[in-house]
Amino acid sequence: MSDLLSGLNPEQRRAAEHIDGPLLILAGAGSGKTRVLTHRIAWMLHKGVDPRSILAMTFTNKAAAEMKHRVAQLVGDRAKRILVSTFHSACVRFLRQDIHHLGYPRSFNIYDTDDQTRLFKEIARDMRLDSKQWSPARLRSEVDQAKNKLWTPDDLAADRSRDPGDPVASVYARYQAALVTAGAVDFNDLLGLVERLWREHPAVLERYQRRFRYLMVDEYQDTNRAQYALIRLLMKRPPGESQNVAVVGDDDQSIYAFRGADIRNILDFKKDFPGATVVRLEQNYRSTGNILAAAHGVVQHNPGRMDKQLWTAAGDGPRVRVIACDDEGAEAERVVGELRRRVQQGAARWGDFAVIYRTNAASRPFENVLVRAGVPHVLVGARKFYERREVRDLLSYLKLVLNPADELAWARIINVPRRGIGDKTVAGIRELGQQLGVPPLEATARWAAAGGGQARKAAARLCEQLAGWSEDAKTTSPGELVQRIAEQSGYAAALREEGTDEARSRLENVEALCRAAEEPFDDAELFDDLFVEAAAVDLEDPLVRLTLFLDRVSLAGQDEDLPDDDDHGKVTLLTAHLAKGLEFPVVYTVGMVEGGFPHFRALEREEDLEEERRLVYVAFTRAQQQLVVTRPRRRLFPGRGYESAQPSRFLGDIPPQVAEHEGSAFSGGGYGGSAFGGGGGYRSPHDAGLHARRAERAGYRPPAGLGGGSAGASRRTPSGPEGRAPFRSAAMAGGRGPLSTAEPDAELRLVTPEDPSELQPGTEVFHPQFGRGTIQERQGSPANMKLVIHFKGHGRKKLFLRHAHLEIVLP
DNA sequence: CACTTCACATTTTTT
DNA sequence: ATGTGAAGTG
Repeated sequence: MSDLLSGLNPEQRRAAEHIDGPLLILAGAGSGKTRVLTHRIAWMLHKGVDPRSILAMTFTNKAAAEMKHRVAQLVGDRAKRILVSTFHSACVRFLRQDIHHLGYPRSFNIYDTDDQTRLFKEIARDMRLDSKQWSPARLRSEVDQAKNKLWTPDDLAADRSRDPGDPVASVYARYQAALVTAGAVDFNDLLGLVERLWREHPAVLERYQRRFRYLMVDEYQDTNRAQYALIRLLMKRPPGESQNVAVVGDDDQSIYAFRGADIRNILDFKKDFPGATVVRLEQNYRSTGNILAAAHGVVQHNPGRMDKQLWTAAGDGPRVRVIACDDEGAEAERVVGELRRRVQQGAARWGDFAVIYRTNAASRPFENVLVRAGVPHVLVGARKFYERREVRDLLSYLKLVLNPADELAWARIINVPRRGIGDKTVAGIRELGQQLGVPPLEATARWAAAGGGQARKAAARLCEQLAGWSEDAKTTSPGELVQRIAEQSGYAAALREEGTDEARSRLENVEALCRAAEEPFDDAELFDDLFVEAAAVDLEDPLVRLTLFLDRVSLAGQDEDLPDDDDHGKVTLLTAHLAKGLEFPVVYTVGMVEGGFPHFRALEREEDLEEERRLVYVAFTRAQQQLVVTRPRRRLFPGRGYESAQPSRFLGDIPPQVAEHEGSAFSGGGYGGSAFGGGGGYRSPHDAGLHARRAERAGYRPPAGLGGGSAGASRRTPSGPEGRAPFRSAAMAGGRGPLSTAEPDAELRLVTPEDPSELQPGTEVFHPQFGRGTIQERQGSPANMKLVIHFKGHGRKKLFLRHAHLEIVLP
């Protein structure tokens, strides 16, 4: 029993032992937070707490899975009875149980960001809004921000800080009405509707309060007001009864304000839950001292912190290296070169390294170099399986089967695959539906029945099929149903007919989707148990399985991307946001320039800069043994050429005694590398843009060769008259021999294709991403040529000549 | 009226 | 690079 807590330090132990009453655990980076949480749960069970009365909320699916796993290691099967879940998944379950109290069908569909955007687009079109000023993305963002605060359209309309003519409130109202009509909820509704449910139906709330006596919230600094409200409601207790809520967080790692996280939640915890115990975990078990000093140096400038100072028993470790490179390409070459050297020396394995950047776009140069060098790597969170078009198409079929009122799902598949029902017809049917006051699917059926044209016949068939699938769904397993829909709808056939490499890969994804749909729900016991009307839920019921599958898919994030074989032996590339919670022996934080990190959108408001600082803190503290920070002296802006780049202000916050500089890290600005006038030091991107536009009008194009020999190879201007490098030996980049480890002794000489006729089947070419390949087929006119190329290790690809930066390989 | 081809803009971070 | 919007074709 006492060995449950014996491995904890005194502070950790104090946190784990505290069961009754509010508890705030301020857990610095790497301070053993998960360990404390899991041991605390184990301790609670040991003390006789019923596992079913524990609710643990996390933000990501991955964190939830991790916690479940680690609790199970400690307490075995009893862990299955604890509800460990993300806020959003938990709310879906609550709503599937109780949403009918709010007038929604229990078969509601969940709209993700993409669905939302489509809906806003429709609304903006209906309202004739200026699409420049009110882009769908902007509308979505504004409405989301309101929902994060639990604002209704009326609240938004009453907001006096908005301009008088501002349409957002009425857009919000229409949007919400459309959701209700479609029987759909968006991500924020998942939280907001549970809040409303609990607030308006005390009897329902009481049921949940009775069930969940102990609440734990991870990453509390990232909660928004809606989540905060849920916590308050669930933990509301009569005076004298203890509120058993334990929250864990680190105000220095609050990096989600942009999606509504409210740092006040953690700062005010002691006020909100009187009598709260506060425990600080300040001993860091992850990083060496110099790394912590660098991270602290940056974040300590933020006012209003709950001043924590991490310490480590691990010693100082090597100094933090700060490296300046010529440009982004050189930065990537430099970093990858180091990795290769260290791996070749046997000093490290690929999996030891992470490259962390501010924006996804910043990954590109690194990816290029890694691919060319044949280094195994993972790009985290790049493209998500469930966001692929074919997957979304088929999911829309499923959604429509479950909920025929879903008009977005309808709009998505009404003419996919092609049925000869074009935009005009679709608009007509939608109109008809509105006149009749029926959902578009119903309108389609009526329209189809009213005549005998080609399109009407196809539509009639689709309606019949959908009705059939709805029947099938009651008896057929989800995977089989997907399969059946793909076949019978003609979706699969259309892809097969296309015959391209892309279509084949889409077909594979369809198959993968079928398999994913077939996977059993791993949480069966809990599920049964959570639902109050447990008798009504049969996990063998195909309809239930289908619903659960769609829920899982709808809430799947980056971490639920399809199984990676083993990412363990690979270099990891990811954003600072995605890096939170992870750790790596060696971390390269790259692109540390003003406008990059801090991001230029965050330069104006003080609170945004504070968040950038926390983001740096998060990035730095991922490193266990060594931290390397790099920056380009100049940056390439698309269409603008190079601009000199000032070192990030955060570099100056790293205490000098823990850092060592290479490439004269602080001489930046003096480089004079700007393509336009140079020497002017840092200019705001806005100014730079003006310069560039003026220059363009004057017929000026930035010289293509600015990147210099090694770095420019994969990114030089494609094929403008000035951009054409007649000859180039990319393989000798950096003078360290061929970059491609796949073909160690291949002496490549590369030539950009001067003339499309040079590209004949059999010709060997080089592609910056896929490496070497052989042309198999030419398609299309010379002006718009498509090439089918077989790449080693990547298979057949169909590429547009003008987009693929191809080079011819000379023997 | 549907579909293809060409041009254009566009990327901060994400449950 | 990808997706949406305009013009042209069948």
